Amino acid sequence: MATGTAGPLRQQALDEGLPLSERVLACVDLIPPGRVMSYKDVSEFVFGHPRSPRRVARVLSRDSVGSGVPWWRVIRADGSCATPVRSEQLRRLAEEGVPIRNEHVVMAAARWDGR
DNA sequence: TTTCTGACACTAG
DNA sequence: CCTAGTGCCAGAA
Repeated sequence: MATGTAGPLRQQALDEGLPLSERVLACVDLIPPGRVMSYKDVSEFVFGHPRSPRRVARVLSRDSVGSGVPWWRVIRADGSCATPVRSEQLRRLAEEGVPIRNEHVVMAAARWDGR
C-alpha cells in the first residue's frame, strides 16, 4: 500500500517542538511486542545521533513506569537490564517471547531498529 | 562554577 | 565474568 502515513507516534517522536519526555515515550511506544531497543538506539531515533543514551535513561526512570508505555522493551546495548528494574523487566520480556540467555536479551534476534 | 551522580556505552586489563 | 577509566549529557547540591 502507499503508506503515506508516518504514524502519529513516529511523528511525535521526531517532532523537535515537543518536550523531550513525550518524544522518548512516543518512540518507546513504537517498539513492537517481542522486540527491544537499547538506550543508544532510542537516542539515535529521537535525537538523530547515538550520543545521549543517558538522557533517554533519565526520562525512562522518571516518567516511564505508570505512563502506559512498554518501558521494559528498552535495555542496555549489551542486552542486560537496568539494575532498579532488572527482575521485573526480564520477566515481562520473557513473557512476550523475547529470546534471553543468561539474563541477557539476545540482541541479534530481538533488536528493533524502527523499520 | 565545580562536583557528584545516574535505568548508559565502550575499551582495557 | 569482573573492575577501571573515559566519554557522554543533564540535573542537583
